[in-house]
Amino acid sequence: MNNCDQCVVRNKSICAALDPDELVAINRLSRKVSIKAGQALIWEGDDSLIVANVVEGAFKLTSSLEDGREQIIGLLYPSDFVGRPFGDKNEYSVTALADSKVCVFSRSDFDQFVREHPDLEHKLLRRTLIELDRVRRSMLLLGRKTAAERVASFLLEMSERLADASCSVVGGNLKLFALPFGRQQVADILGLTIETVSRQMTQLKKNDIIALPDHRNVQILDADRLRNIADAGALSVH
Amino acid sequence: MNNCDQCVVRNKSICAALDPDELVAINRLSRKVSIKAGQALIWEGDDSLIVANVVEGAFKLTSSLEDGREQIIGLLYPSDFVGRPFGDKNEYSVTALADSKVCVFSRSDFDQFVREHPDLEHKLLRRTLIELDRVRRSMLLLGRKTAAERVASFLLEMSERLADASCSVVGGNLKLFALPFGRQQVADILGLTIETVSRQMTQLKKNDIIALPDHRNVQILDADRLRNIADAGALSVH
DNA sequence: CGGCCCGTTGAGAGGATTCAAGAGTCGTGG
DNA sequence: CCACGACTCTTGAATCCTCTCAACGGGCCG
Repeated sequence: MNNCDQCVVRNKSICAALDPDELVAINRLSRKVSIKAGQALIWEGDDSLIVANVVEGAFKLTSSLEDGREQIIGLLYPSDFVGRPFGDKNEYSVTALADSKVCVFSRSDFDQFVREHPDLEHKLLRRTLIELDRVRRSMLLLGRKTAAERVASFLLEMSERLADASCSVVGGNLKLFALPFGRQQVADILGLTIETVSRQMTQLKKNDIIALPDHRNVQILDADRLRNIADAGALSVH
Repeated sequence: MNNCDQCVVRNKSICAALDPDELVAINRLSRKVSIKAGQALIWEGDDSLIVANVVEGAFKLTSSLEDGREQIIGLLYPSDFVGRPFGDKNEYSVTALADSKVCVFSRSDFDQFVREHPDLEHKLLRRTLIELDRVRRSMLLLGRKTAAERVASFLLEMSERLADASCSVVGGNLKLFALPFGRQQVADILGLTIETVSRQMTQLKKNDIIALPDHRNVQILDADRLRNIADAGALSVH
């Protein structure tokens, strides 16, 4: 049991569809759970017994092969919805990237509650459609883009997703942001090896397209050229 | 305007959620449209003005780069739903692979109708969730699998999807099926070139894992070994 | 200071692509 | 029914890109 009134993602999660009465009802179905960095919330192949809202932290959604090759197929941040409603298997693992908190429901409870609350189901549908668009976009990246294009696309997407405070330091468009994870995970997102990611980043740095104050921070110096590379790979060095 | 009663996908499409009265109502919103093979129904980047149900034929869903590289991000068959409800842009193209028929709605009409019919919205949600699972599975394929693994995975998936009549000819597990498209499109699905697909198919044939009566038909001779290759790539010859 | 983790860099190998040519298939028309 | 052309698929050789393996560098913490 929980207190939705004070929930930090109250207005951004799918729960925003609910009025106070309904909130009390769903309150009774949920419990807040803390997950340490590196710990899994859901395992690939397991029965789908729970769903959840991310309250705090970050998660990766992964699918892997027996020999250890891993592909990150999604990232989850506060207010995102986790799990597979209306299905009996989880086709992927969900693992905390940082110490996190989630608001957990039993899947059967949740499924039933959703069916009784069309507005909630509508929110869920919208989110699912957005996620589907996002995932499909990454199919083009994984299937057809070169390493240089993948890294450039990734940096642009991250800079947009993290487009909040810290930006526009000096004159104007100098976007600075901190990657919430290391090179290996970037590689797992882009379907590359860690070495290739590293080489591509260095390349971009050498061409003054980005700056790397440290390993986690990235500053986009020339967004136009970066966009050029992302969409065609044509790096026109003087 | 249309006649849903006689619709061949009446019971398999999302319309199955509707009772006779509702069917009359949605009837008024739809019109049946014929599309010739190769013709596009929706263009990548266009405003999302229509959605539809596939009634007959087949479609590919594609995303591409300016230089012509193309990735197939989905396939649609009769009873499948097409288009992007509750969003203003189509992020991909939809093109007929064969002469086809679709039942088209204006997106705004459809959006509104769906919101008024929770059962329909529920069907749509379920479909979207299933599609999301499918697309995520292919992210692992595109990001991490080798050419051999991709082709093997593809053949297994197609054999399951087309697992109907014609099967089990002789003793037992000899699955025979016809690919509904040519090598180039297989390549566009798997994120490979046509030559690589061809070479991998030949390789499988040489190892007596599949037979290729002609270019469109495939017969799986040794499903176990094919599954082995699909998941690990370890091809144990002789 | 030294070990550990993570990221970078280098050299070499391997796999997929590219470019080019040849083989097979299909439909058309003589 | 066969011949022809167009198109698709296959095969080959060379190139290119990414991966693999290995060593090095740098920051962080004990």
